[in-house]
Amino acid sequence: MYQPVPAQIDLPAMEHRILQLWDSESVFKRSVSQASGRPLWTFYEGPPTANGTPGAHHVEARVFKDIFPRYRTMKGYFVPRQAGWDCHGLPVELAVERELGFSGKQDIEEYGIAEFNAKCRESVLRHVDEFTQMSERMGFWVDTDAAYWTMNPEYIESVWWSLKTIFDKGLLVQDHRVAPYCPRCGTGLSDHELAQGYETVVDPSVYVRFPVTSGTLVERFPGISLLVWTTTPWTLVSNTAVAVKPDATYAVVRAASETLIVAEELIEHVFPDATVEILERFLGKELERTGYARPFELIDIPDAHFVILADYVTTDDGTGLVHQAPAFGADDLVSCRAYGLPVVNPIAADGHFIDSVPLVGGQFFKKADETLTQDLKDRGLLFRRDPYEHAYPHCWRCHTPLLYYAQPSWYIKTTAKKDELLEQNERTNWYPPNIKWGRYGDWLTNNVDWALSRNRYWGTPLPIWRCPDEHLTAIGSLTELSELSGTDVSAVDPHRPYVDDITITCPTCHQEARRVPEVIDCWYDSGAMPFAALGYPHQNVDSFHERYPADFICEAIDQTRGWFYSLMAIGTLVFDQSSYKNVVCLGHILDEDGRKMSKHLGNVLEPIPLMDDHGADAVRWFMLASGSPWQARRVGHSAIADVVRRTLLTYWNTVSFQSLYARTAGWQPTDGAPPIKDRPLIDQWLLSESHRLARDVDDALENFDTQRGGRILSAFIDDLSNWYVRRSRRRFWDGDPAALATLHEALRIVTLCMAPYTPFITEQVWQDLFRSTDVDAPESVHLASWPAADPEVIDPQLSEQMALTRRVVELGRAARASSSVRTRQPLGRALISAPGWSDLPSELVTEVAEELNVRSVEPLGEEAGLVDVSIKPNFRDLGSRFGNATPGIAQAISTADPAWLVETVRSSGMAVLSVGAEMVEIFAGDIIVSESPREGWAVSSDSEDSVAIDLHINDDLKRAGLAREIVRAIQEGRKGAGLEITDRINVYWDSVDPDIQAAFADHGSEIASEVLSLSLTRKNHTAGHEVATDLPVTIGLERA
RNA sequence: GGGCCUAUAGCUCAGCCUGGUUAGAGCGCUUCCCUGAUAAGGAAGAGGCCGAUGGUUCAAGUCCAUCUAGGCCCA
Repeated sequence: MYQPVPAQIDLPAMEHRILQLWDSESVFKRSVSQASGRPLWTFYEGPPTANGTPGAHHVEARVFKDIFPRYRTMKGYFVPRQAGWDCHGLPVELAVERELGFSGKQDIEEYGIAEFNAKCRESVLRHVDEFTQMSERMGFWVDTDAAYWTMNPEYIESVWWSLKTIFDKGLLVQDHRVAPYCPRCGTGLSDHELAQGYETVVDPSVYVRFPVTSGTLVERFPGISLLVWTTTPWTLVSNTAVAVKPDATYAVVRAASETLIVAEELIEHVFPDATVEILERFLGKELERTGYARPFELIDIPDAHFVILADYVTTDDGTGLVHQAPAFGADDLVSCRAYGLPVVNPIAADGHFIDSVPLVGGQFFKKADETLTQDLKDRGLLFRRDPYEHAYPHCWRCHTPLLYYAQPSWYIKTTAKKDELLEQNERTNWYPPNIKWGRYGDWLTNNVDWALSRNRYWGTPLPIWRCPDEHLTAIGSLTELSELSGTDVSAVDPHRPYVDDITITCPTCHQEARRVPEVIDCWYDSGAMPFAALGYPHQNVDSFHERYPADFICEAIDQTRGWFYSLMAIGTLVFDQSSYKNVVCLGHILDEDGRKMSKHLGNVLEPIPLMDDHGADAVRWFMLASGSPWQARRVGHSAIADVVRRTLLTYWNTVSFQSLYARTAGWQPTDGAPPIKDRPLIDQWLLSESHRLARDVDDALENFDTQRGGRILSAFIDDLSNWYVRRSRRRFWDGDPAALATLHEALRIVTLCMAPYTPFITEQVWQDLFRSTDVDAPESVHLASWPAADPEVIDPQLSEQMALTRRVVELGRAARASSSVRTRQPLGRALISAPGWSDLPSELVTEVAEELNVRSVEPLGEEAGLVDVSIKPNFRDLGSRFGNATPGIAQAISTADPAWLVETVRSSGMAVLSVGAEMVEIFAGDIIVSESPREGWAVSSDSEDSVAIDLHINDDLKRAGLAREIVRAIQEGRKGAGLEITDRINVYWDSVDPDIQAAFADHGSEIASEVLSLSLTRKNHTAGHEVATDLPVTIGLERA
């Protein structure tokens, strides 16, 4: 027997009970373990940074990370799901720094690296807990007991092994390069970190005169200056050279009595108002080695200050003469090196000018812009100064403006593997596909070497030891380290500072080697998870090879340059193969007004309260099926409440309905039912739709399209509830086994199909309807298999015919509504004109009659003499036959006599029209016919179908209508008296109205059986419950 | 400056791949209907130059080009 299913449900409360059920029955564990030995489907969990509290965007990604493994499990795959935590890195360090009130690396060093890292570890543990709670609450099934932690020694050892592998391939090198550098954090940043932190700022853009001091120009144009443009005045202190484009045209111009050199193309840009006289033109290369007086004489830069040539210079912006400070620009460094110019850097590692520099000593680099610009102005060197708005890189964590800074750093030479990376990308399926060639492909095409090292503390130490002779030794495990150090260090925490104390004997020269000071980019940690999560190759060698590469990963779009890249890059570098085959890339979540969610704006949706308000299922459904997952989406309470109302409650109500009437009838699913072919057509239709559902949702999820699957599911639920149940209510009241068995089966299929989307409500339904009635049923819906779609049951013709039936009903309802006759009033007949109507099975015609409350439904034939025929050309058909002659023929069809044309086509299969000089044959497919009655009918039509209803009411119909009114009033009375639907009653009535009396006389037994009355007695009875009615009748009822 | 995405009803979004003459849904609003699934359901109404321009085509919301605006990413 079914469990009773209340019509009202508190979804969040139900979900909490289901969570307990899953917990006590270990359902997740069993769903995985019962599949062991089946084909493997691999999912890699991208580890969230265990820093800060989880937000709505984490829910989004985790819903997608959950649905596909659940779906694949139902499809018979073994889908292990190992959780993971990204423990290292600047985010964690910064959070701890904030907690401790630190303002930089100096504070950390004084505090002690060991103590600081211990605090970082604590912070990680704290935040992981919050993620675990959220994941559980939302029904994200992932194995947190076996989680990988990037700070665990075994994990670090695996990372070391991979770095050693890369080192041995000659792809891990130290180099002196200009790289983005955060002066507050005191470390360089990789390109993908840089990508996170562009902010729009206004900087001064200055045009500065550099007086020419040598060459022929100064002889001919005394007082001539180079006009140089820069948006970073602070780098002018380090000016070393001026670069020009060798093949661009430059001009000597006279403006307002001074003589300047600028690129010809930029004259208008530089002198928008002034009249300018061009004195001479020449190519940039002629300026080479022209000497000039530098803007500041604050630091010593020997053998410098002349014009150099560089191809990267453009004449798009500025003056075409580019100031060179090789310590602060990657391009500058390359061009200046070519001329043997020195690299002089007056900025200390903390971003301040070193104290010994006059004028700006001790100032933060950005702050010096003001001082320096003023000084240039005072000395008459400043030509112009404009505010310049542009995107400038900032530290993605602490928002300090970055500087490009020449410093030694470790690089992975990913550029050497660029072709392999592009090829791996070719083999990867991206959802949505445009990412592959667009955003991600672009990024790979413009690949630069991976700046791997960080001058920080809480991270995987770079496993390279260096001796005084600069021999480098890469270490791949603690065992290896023990061997080379001569002591057993296998139990040592491989973090700083402990690992720093371990020295080894250099294998090359036998001197003492010490570890280099750097730790690595935490993106490398997470990208190493395919093997490091298993401790490969030190353990789990077989399972690693089985599980590599992943069938599926999923994150939001910000990971294109983050995890998606680090995974693919490391996989390609270490194993010559990317680590994933399919990747789902989600759009971002925005607030209701389309803004990013941020603490700053106060528009953050807290996941747990959100789920406790609406239920996790509603939030999940929203994420999976509302709008496009690839697109940025707005999420808010009303959108989620809508999911509850429209989808979840409709589904639930259908379940409740089934439970109510099956229990009332004492029906059991094991009772047996007539074979499908012997059931009413509407049952066959529902089963056909159910199997089609199983097939189509399967197809959608197979293609990672949760939105399409969701649309199909909602449409099915709507059909189920608002057509099948609506049309079949009476059969349920009567306990018809065919109806109960049909709805049981339909609910079984939709519950299974929906289980990966909304695991809670489907579990509740599974327990109430299926587990309780079948001892062999899996104990949880999530231990069940995907429903097999039987092609034999799917009947496309029946679907088509039911669609026509519903279309006609819709028109009929509109026709009725347009008249003043109430729907409860039965009417005599409806006439239908629609293509395919004549082939409609009589059972479906009956559905129409009942739904429209008419005695008979007949085809609208022209012989009735009350029909207007109109026709329209069918362009789709005509277009393919006649091409550019279509409009003329369409015109001829429109102006032909409709009655004649339709009659001719119907009787002889075609008609001939003259179009200009041509005779054209018109067939039935070329025209769209609509028929409608002329007078005295309620009519409604769309393009091809029309329904007309006879509004004439005779005495018979009138009494039937009254009987319906009476039934309705008594039912209302039953409800008002608080009776159960199965309670039997006695009814007493009295009336002086002859129509009412006639209604009781003609329809008495019908009324009695409708309202479960044992008797209908004509007497004024006031003892029972009085029934309220507008009719001229008094009615009372009492429980029998 | 480059790449990608988006632009359809007051709001949130389908439809565009594969072109067809009445462009849909939900929410909200107005009116009406139904009623033992009822805090549901149904019908009607108001509300659309489908971002702009040009092109291809017999025919463009749909295909192409250019532009505009917004977003994301990168320089």
